[in-house]
Amino acid sequence: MGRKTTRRIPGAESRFWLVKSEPSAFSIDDLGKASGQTTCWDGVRNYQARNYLRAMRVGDQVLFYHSSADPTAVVGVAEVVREAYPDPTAFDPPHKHYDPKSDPAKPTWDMVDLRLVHRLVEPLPLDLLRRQPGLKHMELLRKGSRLSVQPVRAREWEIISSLAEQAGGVRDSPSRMTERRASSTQPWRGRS
DNA sequence: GCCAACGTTGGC
DNA sequence: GCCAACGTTGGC
Repeated sequence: MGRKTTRRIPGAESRFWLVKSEPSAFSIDDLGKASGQTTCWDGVRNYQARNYLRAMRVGDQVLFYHSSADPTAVVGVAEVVREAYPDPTAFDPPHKHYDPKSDPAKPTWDMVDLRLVHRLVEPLPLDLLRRQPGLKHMELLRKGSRLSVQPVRAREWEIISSLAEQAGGVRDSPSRMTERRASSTQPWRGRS
């Protein structure tokens, strides 16, 4: 039994995600300052994380998490504005994330484009998340977890949304406010 | 800075 | 295919 050809990636159908970034390398404020408040999410060199990048769809909502920070915390929300395409840094020898084994004709590593949706007024630190019973199965909170791109369950997204509201809500970026006002949806409430 | 947990590499 | 060695991640 068990053909391997179409092995399913658990969580790949998720419409909610979390990405980690060390703020010393790229912070949510860097994203806020980026052109169009959009960045390509390059440099992912882990197969599981890459598979999740490939499962992302335009409009998917993404928690932005600061790792190796003080405190480590969820600091905002971004959204997918372009689906997976080859990561050029893998073919750039001087680049830190150069991968000589990746064939340009059949790229191993992909990236997506993410745009800032909003920052949280108060970041949600890891220890606060750990105290939520409904979040105990989150990949982020699993002991030893190092995945830098991971799916988030709809229920977990809701819990984190309420925590964010309780903690002071969100800080919209000026360039997005008109667009937001014109829309009847509230992205931070989730889209389900 | 420490170190546990993890993913990858390569010898066999 | 096994597994020890190694490099990296990331919380503390």
